[in-house]
Amino acid sequence: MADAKLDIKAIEKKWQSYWKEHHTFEANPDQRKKFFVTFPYPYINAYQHIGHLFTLMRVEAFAKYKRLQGYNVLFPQGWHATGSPIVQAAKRVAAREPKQMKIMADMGITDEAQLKKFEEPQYWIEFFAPEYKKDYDTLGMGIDWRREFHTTSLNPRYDAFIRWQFSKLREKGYCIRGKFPVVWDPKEQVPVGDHDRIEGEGETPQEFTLLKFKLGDVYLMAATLRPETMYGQTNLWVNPSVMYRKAAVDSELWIVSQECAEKLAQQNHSVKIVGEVAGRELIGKRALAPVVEREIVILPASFCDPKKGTGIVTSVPSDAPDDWMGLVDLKNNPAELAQYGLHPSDIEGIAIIEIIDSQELGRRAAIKVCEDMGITSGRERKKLEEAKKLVYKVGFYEGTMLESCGPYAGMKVEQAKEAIKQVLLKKGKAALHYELTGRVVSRSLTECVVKIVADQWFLDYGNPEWKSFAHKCLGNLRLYPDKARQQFDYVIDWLRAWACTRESGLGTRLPWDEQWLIESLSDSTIYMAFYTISHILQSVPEEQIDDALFDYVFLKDNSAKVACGKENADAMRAEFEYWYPLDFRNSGKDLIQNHLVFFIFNHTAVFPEDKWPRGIGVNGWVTVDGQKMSKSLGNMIPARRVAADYGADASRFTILSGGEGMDDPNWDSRLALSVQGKLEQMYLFALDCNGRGRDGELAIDLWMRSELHRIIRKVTASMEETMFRSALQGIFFELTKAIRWYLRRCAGVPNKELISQVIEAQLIMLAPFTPHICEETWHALGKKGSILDASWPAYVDSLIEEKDSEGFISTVLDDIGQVLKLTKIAQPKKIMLFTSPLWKYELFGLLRQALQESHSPKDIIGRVMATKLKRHSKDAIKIVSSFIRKGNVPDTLGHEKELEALTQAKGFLEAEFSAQIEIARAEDSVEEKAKLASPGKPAMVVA
RNA sequence: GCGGGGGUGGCAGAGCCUGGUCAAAUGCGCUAGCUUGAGGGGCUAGUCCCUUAGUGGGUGCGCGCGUUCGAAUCGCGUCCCCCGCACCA
Repeated sequence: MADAKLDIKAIEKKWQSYWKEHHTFEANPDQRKKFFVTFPYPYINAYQHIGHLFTLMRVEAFAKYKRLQGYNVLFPQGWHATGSPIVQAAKRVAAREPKQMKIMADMGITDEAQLKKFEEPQYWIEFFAPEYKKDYDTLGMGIDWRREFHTTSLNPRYDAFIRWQFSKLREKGYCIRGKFPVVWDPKEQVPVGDHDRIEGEGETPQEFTLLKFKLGDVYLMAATLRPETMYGQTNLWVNPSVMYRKAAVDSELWIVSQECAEKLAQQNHSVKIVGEVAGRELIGKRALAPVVEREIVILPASFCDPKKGTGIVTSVPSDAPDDWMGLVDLKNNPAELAQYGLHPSDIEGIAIIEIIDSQELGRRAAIKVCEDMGITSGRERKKLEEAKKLVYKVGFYEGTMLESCGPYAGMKVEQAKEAIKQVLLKKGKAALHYELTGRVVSRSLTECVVKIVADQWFLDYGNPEWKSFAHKCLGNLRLYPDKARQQFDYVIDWLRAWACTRESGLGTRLPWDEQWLIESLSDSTIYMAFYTISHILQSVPEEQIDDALFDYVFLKDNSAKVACGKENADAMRAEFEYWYPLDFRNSGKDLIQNHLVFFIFNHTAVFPEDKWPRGIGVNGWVTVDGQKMSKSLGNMIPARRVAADYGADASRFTILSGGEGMDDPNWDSRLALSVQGKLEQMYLFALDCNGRGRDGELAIDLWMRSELHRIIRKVTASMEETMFRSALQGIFFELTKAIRWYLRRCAGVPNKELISQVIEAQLIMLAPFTPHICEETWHALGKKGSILDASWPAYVDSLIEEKDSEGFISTVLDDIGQVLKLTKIAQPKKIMLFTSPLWKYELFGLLRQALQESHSPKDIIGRVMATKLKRHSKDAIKIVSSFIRKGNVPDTLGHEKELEALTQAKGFLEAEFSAQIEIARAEDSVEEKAKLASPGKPAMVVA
């Protein structure tokens, strides 16, 4: 075999140019069935890393597979620039902020002149889009670049498309206006996302209900997360050492903590401090509880935190462990009570009010849990936290409101909460207030607050009608893997109105309210449709692109007056009608909860049902050599490095064999290293073996053909499910193994036609994975045209043998080897093989059947003894008992076939061991060992 | 906390739905022999423990309990890991 080293880099380049010159991946509508795939356009604010490639490669491999199956495949690609990261980064570059400078330096951008350019957001797009494109090309991605585009108003054509989309959404009533609590940086005056925080990732606004307790001419405001427990209130808690504020809030006088007053001001209230009230002065007074209209006493509690809520808490001892312990503590502390002129009897006199039946926790869940957990004082904070969680969990999800709760009696707590809250608000007896679940500090080092944005635009994903369309769409599309379906359904149900506009960043302005920019997840939901026309649209003057044009093209609205000329418009409509709907879109599983579900929702809103998406794939997060990829570990692998270090084909191979389904795929650099050699080996083998061999047909040829078809069948099924790892397993490893065995069995002289078929099939099936080396081999074999235009191999079920006769020969081969090893016979002269005595085949058959009906030893042995096998009872019982224990009997070829197989393999075995082989039936031999033979396991004597 | 997905041999990863043929595919790594040969090459064999003329036995698929003649596979409980939980791309 020639040991010519292949120049991988040159081969890759060669075929990449070939594809480009031949416009291989430029897809146009024609008579064929089509397949349209997309990979979500990446956000281009940095070089991409290997993680992108895993998601991308699934699209790419699927595209090439479908192409080989005869589909007209469209795989376009665009770039995302919407939102604030690029703008922010540009600003930081302009400020030469050290941290940002480090990021730039890590990307190899240090040149002052170039940095200057990066101060301009647009330059990021100009710079990174081509870089991404280069990476994709270097890896041999089959993308139709004519349709490339980027987002935001920096691309007026896309901008027009998004404006059209939003006009449609608004027409349908899905784009609505409302208020919205956001995490807000009061210094920078911007909303602060998770990634813009120094502290407090994951903290979110939490909704408190502020209950208004009338006390003279003012309202004492108590904050609660559980308005449904209102009927169980027995007292109020204030912190005696806190100086509360009397504030004019809107048109009322409220008593709240100083901190609360400040927050209220941020949340659309007019707040004016008009006085102070010391906590201790309030104690002992009575205030009128809203709606229940009952006067309750105000008691001291140190756990009232002025930073949380209003600093005043309403007490529900039946269902709040803190409150219960607060009462217990007070009772045990007459001295403290005395300070406020109270007596322990005042506390004793407080009657617990049962309001919720918490199933196993009873009607006084808080008290029961405190007792169960042995909590004796309010100081046991940790235990109390736990108790609180437990009480809430059981009470909220399993509890029912009791008769004490008036109109809510019998209602599920889950429902009562919302109902009671609404009534309180409607009657003006409560207000809503938002507070962060924890401290959040923005990058500008400012502590963040909750702000209510008033004129916010939303996409109304909570709309039940819209939800039902989304469910319908989901129900009719294919998911790869289907496991993800539950998650999708869940998200569709759970999604509420989504704030779809922003005040700053890059993007498209809302057509009817231009102060707002459409945010990045909302301008990327139906853009796949834009790919179908983008290359044509490029030649249409901007001013001729309007809603009418899109109505004409996408909605077949013939009454729409198109400005750009009918010919162009019709061409675009034809493209859209041909390519849409989208057949496969793949992304990381993290995008299920937003992007992918938005994608479904928006399609159902804008397009008719026959244009709704047909397939969605999701995959996991990449690990590198088993470790999670992260900046801190320093194991982020830039996309471009893999192609450079390992070669495009080896990288693609490694990526797709890294994992499948929703599991996290792994990048195994050792595998990447070893793949290149294997691919070269395959190339050399193909050249060496193609057309080599004999004409006549041997038994082993049937086996090889069977294996080939079996593997094609398996691989095809895997490819259909985007199970690329399994497919690769079959195409590369299993088939290669079969070929090796085949060549070994036929002494290196295969059937000419068959071996060529095998080589060709393997090459074609491998082409979606490693297209460069496959093209190279394809052409070296003298084939014409791109391998990507070849046909995916077909399989014929009838050619696939059910029983693997070669498994038997390979067992025999192994066994002989074992015996030789154990006996330390290096070079045997003669090897005698004996097929099993016939009665054992009979016994096996009988046993197999008997075991299907019974597992009772007595029964089975009885059955055996009832036949003429009784003659062999001594040996038979041994065999029978061993198989009863194992539970089943191996399915063997049968005596005739075994003997035939051995006879046919005689020459092979002789060659393998350079020894004389004799084959006989056990019955015909006097050798003691011959008797040991059993079905599937011939006995042997070596000498 | 809520929803989803997982925990298999040195590593990666099949198997689990449809219980037995599973000491558990395949690959990587490692070991040995062969290619008559030096450095990402190929082929063959081995790679849980003990034992052995190809065998037999033990341990074993996060942990515990259970169902069953029989469980990596089914049920219950428990621990752990990953993803998402929103205005962030």
